[in-house]
Amino acid sequence: MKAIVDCNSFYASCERLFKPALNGKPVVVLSNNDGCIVSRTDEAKALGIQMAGPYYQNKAEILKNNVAVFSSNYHLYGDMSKRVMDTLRLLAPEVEVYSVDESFLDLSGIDANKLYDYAMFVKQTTELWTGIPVSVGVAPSKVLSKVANRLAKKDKLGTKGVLILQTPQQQMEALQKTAVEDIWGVGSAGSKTLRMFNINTAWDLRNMSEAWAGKNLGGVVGVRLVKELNGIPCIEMKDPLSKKKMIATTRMFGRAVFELKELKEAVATYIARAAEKLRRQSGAAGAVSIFLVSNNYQSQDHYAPSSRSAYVALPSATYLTNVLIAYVMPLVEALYQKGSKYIKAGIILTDIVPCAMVQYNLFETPESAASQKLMHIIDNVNFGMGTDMLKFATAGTKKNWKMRQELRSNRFTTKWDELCWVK
DNA sequence: TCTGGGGTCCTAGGACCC
DNA sequence: TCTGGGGTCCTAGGACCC
Repeated sequence: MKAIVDCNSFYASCERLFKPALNGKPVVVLSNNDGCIVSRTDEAKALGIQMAGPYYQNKAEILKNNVAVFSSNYHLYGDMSKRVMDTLRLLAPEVEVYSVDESFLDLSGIDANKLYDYAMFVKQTTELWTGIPVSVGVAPSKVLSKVANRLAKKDKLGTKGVLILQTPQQQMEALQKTAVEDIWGVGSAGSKTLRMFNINTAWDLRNMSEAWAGKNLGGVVGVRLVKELNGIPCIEMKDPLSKKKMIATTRMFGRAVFELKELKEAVATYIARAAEKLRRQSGAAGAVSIFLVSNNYQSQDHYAPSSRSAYVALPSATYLTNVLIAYVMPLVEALYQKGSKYIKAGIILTDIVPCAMVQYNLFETPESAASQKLMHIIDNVNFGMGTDMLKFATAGTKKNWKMRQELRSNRFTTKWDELCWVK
């Protein structure tokens, strides 16, 4: 059996943790640049505030109902996430961190009669140790455990936040209550197809043949989905040591950017951030892509950004920020069009290899000891003293283009000068 | 005026090989 | 009038996830 432990309204719950007065009150958290709503408590959902809805469109409703609003505070959420995952790793034999607020647990070793008690113990311990409320779904496959989790979360009173789908009867009832749109792995395209065939619930889909799914639901992906719904596990636990194959840093600007200099500053800053992530997994990138997004249309409802991108394959893979910057700056210059109004930029590191395995060519020398040491120092200082304490000059110092975060709470758990005071 | 950011996996089709 | 049969590798783009 597998379990999925999912934090309830994770970002909003983190905010509430340090402002207990908000318990029982509606809270929402915004995406970068205060653009969209990305986390809502139950009270906010009840007001009809939609997930991923633009903030400015919901502003009236938010003001009217006295909803607490926060900009995203990734220092806080990252640290709280780590605490939740560390807790789970102490409680379960095998943990796969699936996202910032969810983990799969492998429960193969747990006695079938004790699954409920065990899941409840995991839930209560996590909540006690971290203060973050979670829901637990347990079933033979990952897809079914997600079904269980969703129902546990929806009906908190009925399930007490824990639902086990063990018997065929339990599975049938749960699948009948689940619309095809709500199945993990069925998106907008898939659900449209399914509805067209008059397949409306997860139970309907479970009863389709694998051959049908293979033909109509995206080949092997569809076959796997039907199997998983039937309780036949096909999506295995992922190796916790596996590394990322791609590392991206992309951002909307806080305000439109017109100057090449500022564009280069932004891109250099993103490269520094991505290279940091790269070094954290002891990797080296063999290629970099960059893209610039402009929006030159003035008309109001004409949100039609256009994107230009470029790619450079490096002579040998590297994790040195300065080397990456040097290769990418000419690309920014080549893509830049004077007069364009830039709203976003991003860089993507690909062809990532473990840095111990970098293949140098005849004319390249391995990263010098001095450069390696420099990266080490930069990472250590920035980690200990705060992001961007040390950086390359290309990244600029003013950062007028930086994203808006007007409503960010304190980094209560990661900054000495922002700690929570208890009187 | 204002619509996020970071990933994975799969497929189709082209280029190329013998 | 007639023009093989397999493979592999790469890339772009779609779909999906949180």
